[in-house]
Amino acid sequence: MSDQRQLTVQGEKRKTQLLSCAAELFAQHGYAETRVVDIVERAGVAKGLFYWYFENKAALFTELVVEHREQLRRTQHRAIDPTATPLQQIRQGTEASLRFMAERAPFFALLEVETVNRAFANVLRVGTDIHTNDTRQLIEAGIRRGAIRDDDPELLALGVVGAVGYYGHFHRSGRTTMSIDGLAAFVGRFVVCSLAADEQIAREVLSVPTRDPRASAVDKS
Amino acid sequence: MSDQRQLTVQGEKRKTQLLSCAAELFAQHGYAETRVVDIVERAGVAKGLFYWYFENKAALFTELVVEHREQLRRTQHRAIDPTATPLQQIRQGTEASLRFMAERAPFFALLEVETVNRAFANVLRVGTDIHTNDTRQLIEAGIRRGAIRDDDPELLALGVVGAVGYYGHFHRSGRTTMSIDGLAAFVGRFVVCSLAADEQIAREVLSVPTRDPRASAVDKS
DNA sequence: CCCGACATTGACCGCCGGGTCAGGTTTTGG
DNA sequence: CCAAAACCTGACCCGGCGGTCAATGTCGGG
Repeated sequence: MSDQRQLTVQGEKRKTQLLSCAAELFAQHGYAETRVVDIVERAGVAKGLFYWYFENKAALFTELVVEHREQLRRTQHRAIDPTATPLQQIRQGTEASLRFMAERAPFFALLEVETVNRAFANVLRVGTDIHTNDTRQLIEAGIRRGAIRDDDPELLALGVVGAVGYYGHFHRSGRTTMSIDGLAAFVGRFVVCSLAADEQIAREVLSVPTRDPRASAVDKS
Repeated sequence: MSDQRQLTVQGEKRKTQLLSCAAELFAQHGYAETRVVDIVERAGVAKGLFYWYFENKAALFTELVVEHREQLRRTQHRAIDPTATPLQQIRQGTEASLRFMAERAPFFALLEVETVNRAFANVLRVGTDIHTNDTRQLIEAGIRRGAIRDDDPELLALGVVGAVGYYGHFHRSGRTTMSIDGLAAFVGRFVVCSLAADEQIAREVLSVPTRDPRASAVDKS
């Protein structure tokens, strides 16, 4: 496929069709597990035609990603009230993003760990499931004693596990250059703030320094 | 490879060696992009030997995952002071996990979106970068007017973006069965609580209902 | 010293899937 | 009406890679 090619109406239609067939299949089976043949078969055309519209499989995928990214951004902007306070705007954007991503769930699922290879989905999930369970129990205890705000314990637990996961990710991917100790301390504060029942409790908890386990790993094995 | 095989000391050593060579290569190039040949070459042995120790490539990967999962869990438990309050324990576990994952960064990077296919790393990242930037600006404004607690704006922004991403993920993967509207509202609360400068402000912000953009998408395009 | 289990080798197989291409049909515009 | 460009076909090519296997080496115990 050459760089600039004049598409007729029918051409545009075909291309869109291939795009959406691919999106469905990607969502269903993942990127790697979807063959070009599958895409063209679903569209009911011959394999060669695929390369009339796309450089290759990767180029098609990229087009899909870019398109969704633009849509998400438009949705966010539409949901934000420009006269509201910053915190309110963040909240609006957050909720709108969640909804948008849920509507396009199959596509966004594509961009994830567990779609990498469905075969590993279970193994990978067990890890966070355990972590979530532990955390949920702690949260329930905290709610009972009034230290943690009274919200869905399961969801709050997912928040903690999630925070660990993505701050770790951001660190690995170089999105933040902060030292790991600084980052760990920050995330500690972050989860405490998001869970604490009131600011008095948050302040109390945060006033106690946390020890680095590596420094005192002499006790119980 | 048969199910139960008696490994000699040397055998154990070889197996461990293959495991760690694989881990390095996986971390460097991703799972799919690492061939069995690469692994055995790095270990300096013949290809056939790989199948003496492992059923196949996937089995090796699974072993790696399980091993790290167990280590992580042990580390968490070691870091937690059983006499502390639940909230304090969560904080301790959170910090310990962050540190542990940072130490094994290359491995944990493996389990991620962007390792799916390095070729797409850039395309995928642009989306969250934009979102993070927008959010950081809002947060800076919020800090200036005292509505958002005075912490690193960049990191706080990553927290918001992260929350959107992983709550969306948990929803897609069926980890929570809550309706999307309920979930969106929850996450809205979650980010407000994690950012608000004090509980008074949080309460104020949360007292205003957020509109569903889909219901009023008539105004500005 | 020799048998059997563990350990190791590397050539070989077979399939799968991305990408090509020579050729045919339809549409467009001059 | 006719060329050129767009559109479409399906057989074919080919490299890569997971996995096999028969042969050989090594070592410990009886």
